[in-house]
Amino acid sequence: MNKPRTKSELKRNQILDAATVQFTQHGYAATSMDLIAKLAGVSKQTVYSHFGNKDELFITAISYKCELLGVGELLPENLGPVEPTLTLFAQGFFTMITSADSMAVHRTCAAESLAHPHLSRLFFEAGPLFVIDKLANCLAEYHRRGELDIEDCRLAAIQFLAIIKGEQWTRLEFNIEESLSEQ
Amino acid sequence: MNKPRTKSELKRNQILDAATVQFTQHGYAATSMDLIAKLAGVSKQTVYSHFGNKDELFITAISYKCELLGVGELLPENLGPVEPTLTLFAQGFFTMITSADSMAVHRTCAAESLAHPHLSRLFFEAGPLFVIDKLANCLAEYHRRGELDIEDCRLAAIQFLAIIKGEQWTRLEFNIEESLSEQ
DNA sequence: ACCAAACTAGACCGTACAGTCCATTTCCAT
DNA sequence: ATGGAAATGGACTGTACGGTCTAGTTTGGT
Repeated sequence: MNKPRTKSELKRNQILDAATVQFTQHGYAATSMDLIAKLAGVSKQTVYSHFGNKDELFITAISYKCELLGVGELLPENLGPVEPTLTLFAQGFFTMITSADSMAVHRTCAAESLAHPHLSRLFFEAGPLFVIDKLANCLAEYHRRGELDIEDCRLAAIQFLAIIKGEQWTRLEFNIEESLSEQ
Repeated sequence: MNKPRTKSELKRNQILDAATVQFTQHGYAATSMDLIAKLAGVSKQTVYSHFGNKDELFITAISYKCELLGVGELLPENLGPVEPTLTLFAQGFFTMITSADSMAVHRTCAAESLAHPHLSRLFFEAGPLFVIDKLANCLAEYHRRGELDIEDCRLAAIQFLAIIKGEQWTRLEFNIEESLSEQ
């Protein structure tokens, strides 16, 4: 969270926080502006003066959350030896995509992909696509070094990520299990 | 669709059809009972006399759709040679999970997994879990025959399916692309 | 100290929704 | 043909929502 300099920005952040929680938890349609205002400890009018309407607030809130969930630091700049690096990445990636926050945003974006295609595209590019590209570049680097022998790095990256996700992620998507432990 | 013997059963099916389309297309909250009644060409009262309330109709409609999407026939009873059998299965599986209907149901169930855990579990068991088990059994059979060497058939099945799904499915989930062609 | 901008509480509007009620008509099995 | 069950449509209730309006209060820069 950035520095809320003025009191107005503070209110704005409160609204954004409350909205993010509600939208990701209950979806777009089931979330009311009255509730957001109440949870943010703010009058409804203030909500509307910061964000013109429900749609705008929704998009801003989800985009904001997508930023927070950013997966930039999952792979180091200077790549070390292949196996431990990829193992560590796999663990980090799995932990991140199975986090409650990540799951909630994913669900919401998927559910609204028809009504808010712009938003779901945003999520897709900041999430899955971003990671695929990053990993593909990483694999290409290893290939250049001669440490891995891969013809299609992008395809390899996709398959690697798909395997990490595996079944557990789907279980969580459907709220079947609470938590996980082993590898 | 079974035989709608009496006129009453016919009405019931009309309602179910309309409800399925609306719920999968627009989600639970954004679908109104009035609209379902209108689209089914039926009075609202009739809807309520067939299905007590919105929740019941929702669950019945989605369950019904899950049945229709059933993936029972993807693998033959008598397994042929390994490679063509699995290739054919992979094609069929991919076609099925990327169908508009399947995507829509998946999205809806995932979105409602918090509000309707029973329903999402139902989908999970009738869909992903069912396919995993079936494929795992199939792989085990090949293993027994000595045609494949797999230690953990279940894990292998999960990874195989994950790879087939790949990135394209996620693109569709977020409504990024319209259709596909190649293999 | 002043003033404009921001915030507040709450009333308010129009709409839409889930669900009920009822009087009338249609269906179907006997 | 008849009687009971099912279907009809439309009016109705109560609630909730998105969004606006207003009149008064607080805030923050100068």
